[in-house]
Amino acid sequence: MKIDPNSNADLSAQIAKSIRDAIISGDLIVDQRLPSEAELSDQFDVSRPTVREALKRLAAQSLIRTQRGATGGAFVNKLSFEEAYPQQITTSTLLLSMNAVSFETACEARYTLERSCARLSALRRNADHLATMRAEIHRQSQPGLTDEAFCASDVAFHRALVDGAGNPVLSYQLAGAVEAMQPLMNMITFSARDRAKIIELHTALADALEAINAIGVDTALAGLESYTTNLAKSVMEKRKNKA
Amino acid sequence: MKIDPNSNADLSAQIAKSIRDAIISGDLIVDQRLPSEAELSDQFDVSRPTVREALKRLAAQSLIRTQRGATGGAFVNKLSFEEAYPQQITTSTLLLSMNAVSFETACEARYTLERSCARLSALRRNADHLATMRAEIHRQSQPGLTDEAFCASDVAFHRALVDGAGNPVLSYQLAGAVEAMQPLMNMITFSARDRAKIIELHTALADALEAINAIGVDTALAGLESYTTNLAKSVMEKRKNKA
DNA sequence: TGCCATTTAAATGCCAGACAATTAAATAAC
DNA sequence: GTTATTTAATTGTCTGGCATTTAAATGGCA
Repeated sequence: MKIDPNSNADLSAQIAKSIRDAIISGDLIVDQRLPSEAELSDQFDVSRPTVREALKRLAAQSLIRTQRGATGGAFVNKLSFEEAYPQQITTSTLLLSMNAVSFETACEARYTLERSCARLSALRRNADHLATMRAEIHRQSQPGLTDEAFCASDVAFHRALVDGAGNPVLSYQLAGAVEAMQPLMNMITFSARDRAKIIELHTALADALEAINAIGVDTALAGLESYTTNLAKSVMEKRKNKA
Repeated sequence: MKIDPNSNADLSAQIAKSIRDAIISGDLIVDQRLPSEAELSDQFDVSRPTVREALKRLAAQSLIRTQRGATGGAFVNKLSFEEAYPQQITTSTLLLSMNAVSFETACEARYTLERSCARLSALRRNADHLATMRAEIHRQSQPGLTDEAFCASDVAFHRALVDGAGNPVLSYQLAGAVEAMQPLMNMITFSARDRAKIIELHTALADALEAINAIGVDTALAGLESYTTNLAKSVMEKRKNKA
């Protein structure tokens, strides 16, 4: 392997890309051990610190893991959905906060994606999914609940709905959209009245899901979306008037 | 800032996490300059190489960018959708290839998500989106087209459909699902007859979109999904019999 | 004063060499 | 044969240094 020292990219970035490409193309397979840092620095004709910087880049993307010791080294990591979730959520959260995405746009995306799972979830959800949703509804109706806890429960409720579709790819994609919304949702503090309305809609949703009524689920989600959007609009309006 | 040297995590990982958290929480804002590597190594009480490894981790996630020279340094990067796309696609691709996700599961997720955009796209698509889709259909009907080029055109066609919804968050989420499918789609080589059928469905889709007919778009997408799934099934069957 | 060339300083990029810590395998002791 | 010890390989970290890049400060000149 050779690296172009005249490129304007960092050596460590080039090396990381080279190894990343090898992983994507299948030249390096899961659990395969990469050459040691010393060997890599020989192969790429760079120093060990530079190789290490490249490896850290890959580790940051969960593409490799490292082990110390005699039989240690860097190994191609099997990227699991569980591992990918937090990264997906972090990225989505930062995208929303850094790009001044309007609440409406984010909300629309979230509910559009979620409604797309409704049909599948109505068909496939099992007792566990329903139980989780009922439990979260119950939690949401507790009086002393903080806004943060209410929102967290809301996320858990919707995650159960999405997971009910029984498609890990869908769950993964939705996780970013749903969880990344939470900071935005936290900006809207819910009054007891609002909470009651949301719980009502959640209950309708769970009922429809239990009855394998895809249209009912869709209707409930549409109701949630319009309610949330309007709520946000009025909160923004009030803040504007105050200022 | 202080780091626990007794933690089992790498120092560079801890430092990266510390800075990442500061970015996520808003303590560090976009375009803000981080302390120099020398200053950071003082603050965290570690050596410069260790700080550098931490910064490379953050750079790999596009959270920072670095500049050389007198006024250089590491700056908090404004994560753009354009920048996030390729990472999202890479991650999705690896997730599919490393977790033995069945073609059916991936296909279902892809079309489920895509159909969720159909309604919005029918309402909001502009002339550009339609023109792109028509152009891609035309390209797909060219005789000498390789399978790879056909699939790439397919991706471009569907991207235009999704972008038609005019919601960047949706487009971002869908990019992973649609593009990550391409390697799997490439495994199904299309005969001329299959291509004709796909082009027919694409045309129906574009027609429905032009007519602001959301139901028609949904029907066409459902048709595409079942056709693709059946095609994959028969291809797999043939391969099995051969072996 | 105003403009251009030069110097300087600050910062990242990269390297060499070393030592510490960890881990599994080889070896030795019993 | 089992346990304790040694050894070797590997990553983790540090020190110190030099190269390169870049903007600002400086100086020369008209």
